[in-house]
Amino acid sequence: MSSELASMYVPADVEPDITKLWNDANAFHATPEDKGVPYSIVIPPPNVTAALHMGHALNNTLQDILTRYHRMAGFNAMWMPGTDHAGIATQTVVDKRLQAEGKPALKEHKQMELEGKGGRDKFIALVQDWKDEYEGRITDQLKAMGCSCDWDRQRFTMDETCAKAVREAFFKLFKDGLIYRGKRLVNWDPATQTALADDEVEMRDIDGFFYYMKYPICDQDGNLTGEFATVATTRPETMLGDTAVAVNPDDPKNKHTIGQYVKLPIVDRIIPIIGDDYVVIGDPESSDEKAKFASGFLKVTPAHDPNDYMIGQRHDLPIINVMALDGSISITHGWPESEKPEEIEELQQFVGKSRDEARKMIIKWFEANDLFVEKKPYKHSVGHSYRSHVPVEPYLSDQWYVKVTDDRLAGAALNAMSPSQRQKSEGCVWKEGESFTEDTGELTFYPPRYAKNFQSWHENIRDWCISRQLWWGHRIPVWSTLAEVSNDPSDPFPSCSEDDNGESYLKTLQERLDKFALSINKPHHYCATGQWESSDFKVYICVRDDHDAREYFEKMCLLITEDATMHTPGTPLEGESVPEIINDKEDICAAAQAVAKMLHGRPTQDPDVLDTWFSSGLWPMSTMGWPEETEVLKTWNPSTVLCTAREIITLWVSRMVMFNKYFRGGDLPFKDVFIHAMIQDGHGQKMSKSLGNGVDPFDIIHSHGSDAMRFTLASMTTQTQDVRLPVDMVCPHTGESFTPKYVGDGRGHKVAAPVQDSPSAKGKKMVSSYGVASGKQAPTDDMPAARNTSEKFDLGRNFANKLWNAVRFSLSNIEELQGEAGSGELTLADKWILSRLAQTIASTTKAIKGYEFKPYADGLYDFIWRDFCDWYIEAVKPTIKTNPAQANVLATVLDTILRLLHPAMPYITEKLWERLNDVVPQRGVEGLELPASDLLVKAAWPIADKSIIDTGSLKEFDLLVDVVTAVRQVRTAYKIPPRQQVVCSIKASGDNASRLTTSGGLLKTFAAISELSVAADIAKPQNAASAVLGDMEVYLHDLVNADEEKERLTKLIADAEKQAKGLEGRLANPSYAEKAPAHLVQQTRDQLTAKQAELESLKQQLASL
RNA sequence: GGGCGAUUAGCUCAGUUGGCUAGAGCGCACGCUUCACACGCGUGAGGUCACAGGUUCGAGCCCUGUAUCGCCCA
Repeated sequence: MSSELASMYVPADVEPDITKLWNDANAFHATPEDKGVPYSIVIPPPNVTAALHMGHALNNTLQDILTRYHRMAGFNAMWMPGTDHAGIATQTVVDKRLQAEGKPALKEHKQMELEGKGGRDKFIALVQDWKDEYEGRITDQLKAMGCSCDWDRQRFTMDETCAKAVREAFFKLFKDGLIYRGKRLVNWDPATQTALADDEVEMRDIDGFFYYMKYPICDQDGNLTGEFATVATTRPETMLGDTAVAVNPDDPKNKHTIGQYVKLPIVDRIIPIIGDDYVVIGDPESSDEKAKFASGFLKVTPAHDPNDYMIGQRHDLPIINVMALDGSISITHGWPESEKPEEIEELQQFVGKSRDEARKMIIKWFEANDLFVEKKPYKHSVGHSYRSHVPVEPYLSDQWYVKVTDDRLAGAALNAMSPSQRQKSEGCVWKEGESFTEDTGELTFYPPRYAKNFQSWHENIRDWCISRQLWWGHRIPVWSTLAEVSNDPSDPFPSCSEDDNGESYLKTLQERLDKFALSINKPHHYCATGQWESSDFKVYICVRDDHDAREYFEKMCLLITEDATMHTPGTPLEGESVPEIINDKEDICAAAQAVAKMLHGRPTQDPDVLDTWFSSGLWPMSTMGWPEETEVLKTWNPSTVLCTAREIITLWVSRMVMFNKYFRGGDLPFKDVFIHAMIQDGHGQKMSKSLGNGVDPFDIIHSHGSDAMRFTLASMTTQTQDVRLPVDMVCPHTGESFTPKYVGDGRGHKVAAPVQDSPSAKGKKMVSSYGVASGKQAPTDDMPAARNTSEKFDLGRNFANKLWNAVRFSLSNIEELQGEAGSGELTLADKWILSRLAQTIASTTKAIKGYEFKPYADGLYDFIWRDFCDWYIEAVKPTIKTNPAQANVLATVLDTILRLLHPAMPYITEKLWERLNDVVPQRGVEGLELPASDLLVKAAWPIADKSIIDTGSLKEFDLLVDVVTAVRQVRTAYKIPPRQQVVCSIKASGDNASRLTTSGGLLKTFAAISELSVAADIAKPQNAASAVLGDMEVYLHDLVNADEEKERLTKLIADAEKQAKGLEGRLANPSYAEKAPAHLVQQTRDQLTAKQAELESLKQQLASL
């Protein structure tokens, strides 16, 4: 007996060895020169913010299945790994951790930066440390999961290779006029103090109020008329920045006030009442929520509300920002100095107060001054930062935008869609005409319904704000300064003029920049734009990715500003030696002087960084070396499929498509997009740290093994949107898992109660993940924290163990085989299992190709457990040791099973493959070639010839199974011990008789039958129990129990009658015979005949008792 | 408000162009220390396929509507 395999599969004993095996063989590495059709997947780079959760485990399991399958199937498969810097998220967690540890955090570093002490660099170094730690942990997790990534190619969105791509992309977009500077209301996060893109804002329903406040109406000079305008608002604190009150011109009750003014309480600003049809006419009876709550007067605060901003634009209203960057009331962030806000006495009490405090105080003030009318409860949705979760403040500021509302970007993304997945549309909001202008797209979504998301996102897209007021990220490569504005025509260097909007100035500047760039052998390295800001012309120069060129640019600017005298041509700048690339020193200096002279003051680099998605959007290119036209890029971009969850179809998929198409001559980043389910807990809630309902992949790998986790996840992957993973807890005292007690968290979530009782250790307690996360219960020595798990993973663990033992047992039998290899007859069982094997190869291959992971996993589960273990192994037990042909079949089946299962369960299959190679080096049958391979990871995917499928054997075996089952049922009913042999005779004729005669041996094995006779004329023996199968009767001799038999037969008769009735009913319907397909009608007739025969026979037997 | 999805056994889920008596895993019941596996073997109980209409010879599946839950977008 083969004792080299333990009697139970212990993943921890196997996984490290197998990992080493793969590493030593460099098995996951692919090169462009390798043979095979290129197949590639780029990993959705996990954020370095935190370790991977179960959603990542699912995501990466599926990618690995695809990668491993295609590698085996002969493709040149490459899976690109890497991580994402996740700007705002990472910066925030690091800041929080520093605060918690009482160390200098972001705020302190900002102060250091202001004092010129390098706070920015120091802080970035701290984030870098965090990144290194988590990148390591994430990589370890992926490796522990068995992910067959090409680790030699691992990237990080901020490493040098990726940074190069970001700079090149930015420069090209800038040069092509697709990046612009815009003053807009942005979504401002006062907590992290940065702008957010629209899709980083999550809407939440808030139970708030509508407040009704009276503004006294006056004339232009502020003389009160005695009337009041009652405005309705959900945000009273913004009233300090009101610059108008608006009324709908069609409002019969209030339109007469248009043209009058109000004196804004507290600040005494005289502001106009304007007419604008955006205003909803108030109607308390209306069923429309808005009309019901409207007062008819709308306070207009252009600086703090997007709709008000648009009204402000239409009516040319002043924009008064009344808040500081942290969201507190401020008179120094855009409040007009002419109003002398510091002298307005009533105002001072509000300055410095937070939005919430200010709101309460303003309401009090209105109440105290008899200007408050009422408040009404009102549920409305408020944008919150997806990161800090505080309400977003619409805030007017200058930001960089990508003009995605351009046919070259969003238009191209739409055209990328496969025509078969395009929906009818109402057109794009950002352009006239059709959404689609070409029909050659290839981008295909699986499942197809997600194509709609993609389409409507691009049809309704708005320009993309890409600047973030953060430190962690790619710094924006733009330098700005004020241009010299002069009207002196004798000046040899053109200065900027408002006459032509600065155009001639920019044109000359660009020419000189080009000349300068050329002089240092770096053509086209600078691109200048500019815009008027009041009386100044601000120049923006984008510097292309090139270290020397950028440094040189900075030095040049420094030189001119610090040394007013002309630099002597030919002298190296700043006393350094001139780089070798520079040909003509005189040229350089002349060009540098010319440029510098045009720039008024020293250009400084933009302090902001780029939105994380800017670099993520380049991922399929940057990881492969773009902008260099590398062999890797040429081979594997476009990649084959992107595997991701639906939440980032817009955030990420869209940007990759736009960028890849734009920068790579119309090539897609990937052809297919596979969207998989999101994992929820057992109550349908998202898994999250704060709810303590997450399951750590490492915990499952330790408790169940990597393969078990992977297989279970794959078998959970259906085509629906969400899957539930009921979460259990592991008792730290006993190690057993149990379902915890749940409580509400007060916000509508079900969470595990903070303290749980041990299910079996009496009196012992533990703290749940929720208890720890919520801070409601800190773990102690007596009351340790409990880990989460899920019993669903038992499915994979049990399956792995089953497979392990099936192979172990099979090999032990083959090992002892006597006789010549390959000789001997194939039995029914052999022909049957080969047929089933061939069918399984076909169905699982088809499933993987169609991204159908559950059918793939289930198909193998059923084949291995049911067909192979329950039937085939049992069938061959008596003969396997003496039949070499059968041994070859068994080895062939084992071989193929391991190949088929490898993508889902790589460790155990690789380990068993090793043993199989030792015991039976040669496998395969005619029609199923199985080329040898040292390593399973590199073995060929099996392909079976259809000729292997023997329908006769399939039928014959099915009959056997039916008879065995029938016998077993009778045995169970008579409580016959499993090992007790019985005598059996079967009345059967025709095909059935001959089939049962050939499979009689098997029948005896499966049903513990000592003597068996099959004939057409067998009479029912005395004291026999019987089973009826169509026109066959099975008798088990010497089982005397008339009562038991009566009961059984009566029940069987009832069942058969019910079924026969159903069939009769169907046939009795004349239109069934007329309209249903003939073969179905015939089938029904046959079934009825058989059922009637069965019924008849059952009745006879009952009567004979 | 618009869109997408879900609702099938106690639980988690399958059910591919409409056509067997609607399946699986877990759980449950009964019986098995059968010499691969108790992470196992055998047998069984358990479902008005959310609800109401409709199309059809025939509906878990197609159509219309309703309810509940979840997600995305305004």
